[in-house]
Amino acid sequence: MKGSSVESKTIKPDSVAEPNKDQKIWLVVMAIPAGKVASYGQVAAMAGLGRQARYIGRALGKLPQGHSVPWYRVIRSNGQIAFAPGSETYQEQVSCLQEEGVEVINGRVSMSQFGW
DNA sequence: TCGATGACCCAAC
DNA sequence: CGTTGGGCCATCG
Repeated sequence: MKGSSVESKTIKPDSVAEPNKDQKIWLVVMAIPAGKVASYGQVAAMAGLGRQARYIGRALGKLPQGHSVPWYRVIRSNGQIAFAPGSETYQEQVSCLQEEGVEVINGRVSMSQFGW
C-alpha cells in the first residue's frame, strides 16, 4: 500500500466551493422564524460573511435535496422577491410566504416583516 | 493572472 | 416608482 505518506500536500481543498460556508448560511436561514423574512445582506452579515450578500444566493442555489432550509424566507433588502415575477421559483416563494402569514403584494413584502 | 458573472446593496436622478 | 451607475467579493473559464 504505498502508505507511508498521507501527505496529500495541502489539506486537500474540497474544491468546487467549501460546503462549510454554505452550511453556515443554511443554518442562519433556518433560524428565521415563520412569518418573517430576512434580506440577503442581513443573512450574510449574520453568517459572518459581511458584504458577501451575493454568496447567499449561490449557497441557496446549491441546496441539496431533502433540505429543511426555508430559502423562500430570504428576499432582497427592499422587500422584493429575488426572482423574476412569473418564474417557477418566484411563485413557489410567494406561495410559501403567504402560508407563513406574510403578505406579498405585487412581488413585494412589507418592511414590517423584517425585524426578527 | 485576468475577465466575466452573479437568487445583492446603495445612492442619485 | 423606474432606471443608471458604482461597489463588494467569491467563483468559474
